[in-house]
Amino acid sequence: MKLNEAKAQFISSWGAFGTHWGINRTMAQIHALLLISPDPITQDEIMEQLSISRGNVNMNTRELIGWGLVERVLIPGERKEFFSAEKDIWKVSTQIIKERKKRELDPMLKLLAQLEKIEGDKKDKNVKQFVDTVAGIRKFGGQADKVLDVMVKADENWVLGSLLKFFK
Amino acid sequence: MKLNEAKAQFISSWGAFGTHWGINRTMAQIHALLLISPDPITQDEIMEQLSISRGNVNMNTRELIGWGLVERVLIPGERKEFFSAEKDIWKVSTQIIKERKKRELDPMLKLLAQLEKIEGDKKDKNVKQFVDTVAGIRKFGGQADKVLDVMVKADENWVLGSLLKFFK
DNA sequence: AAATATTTTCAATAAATTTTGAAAATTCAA
DNA sequence: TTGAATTTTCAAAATTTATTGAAAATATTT
Repeated sequence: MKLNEAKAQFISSWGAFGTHWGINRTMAQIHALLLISPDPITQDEIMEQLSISRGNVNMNTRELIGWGLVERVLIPGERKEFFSAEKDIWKVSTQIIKERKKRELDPMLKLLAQLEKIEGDKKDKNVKQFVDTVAGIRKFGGQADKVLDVMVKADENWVLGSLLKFFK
Repeated sequence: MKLNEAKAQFISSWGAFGTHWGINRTMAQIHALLLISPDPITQDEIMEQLSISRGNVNMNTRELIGWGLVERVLIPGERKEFFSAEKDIWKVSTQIIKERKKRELDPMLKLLAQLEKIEGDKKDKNVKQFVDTVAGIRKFGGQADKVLDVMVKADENWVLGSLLKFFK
């Protein structure tokens, strides 16, 4: 297989993969393209390589920057802006985990805490099942929250860092 | 807060939550409804509670069954079919992990293994970055795969099971 | 076997999401 | 300050995905 064919396949399947994770196809494809580009590239290059419009590139690169996965790079002497992606997959993963935790898990746990305080007869099986389910999810979510925190903070902690290096 | 209000909130936000995880809104809502229903319920009850069509209920319950999260229950003397969801959140999670691993992670790792075998000059920085990126993702994914396997198999293994019980 | 209840299918429709592209805003150089 | 290059915005269009509902299929009862 030649590089160009392999690139196309990688970008395409990374895009499809992204859609299963609540990320839109194009955003994932731009990310893929940046991941395999040795040097920073411009909006125009992204447009050309992926055959998408300028507006589309602009919105999705901004979104990727918001996720902390991509950064703008200013190259001295160049008028255009360049984009570059974090290449260390461990960092990419912890960054995604951190963001999703903040955007999804934390608000969900907050809501569940509210819902658990429902008024009603605990002997009513409907009330009981509701409270049990909510409590169960909350407890589980709380644990997941802690585990993810450990992962995210691993790089800032020497002991954990050394431990987790086995997995890198 | 009253039970009905809390139920509505739970179902609604569980649905929204699901969309971030590649699950469609209605499927997640049906799942939520079943999670808080003490007894198995029929298609008609789901239709009524969520105000959705029969066809929609039918397709999404089938999908939930395919994910191993819901089962058909036959109640003696009843003509209609009833549906019931697994309530143990640990089991629900491992089941979802198992399915997603099978549907997404495994095929991705397989593809990456292919892409790593690209032909080309390793001194070309484009080739090098491509191979490095693919190898990095593959290595990371392989580790994730192992970790997830451990989680999924925990219930079948006494030592691990006891260990993980702390998290339940 | 016929009548009835229930479930399933799927083409048509509706809704949600993504993408475009051109105008507006911004940045930079002369 | 002007003009050219570049980026950003966002309403409209295109695309994708989800939902409906009625007809077909299946299952159950009499």
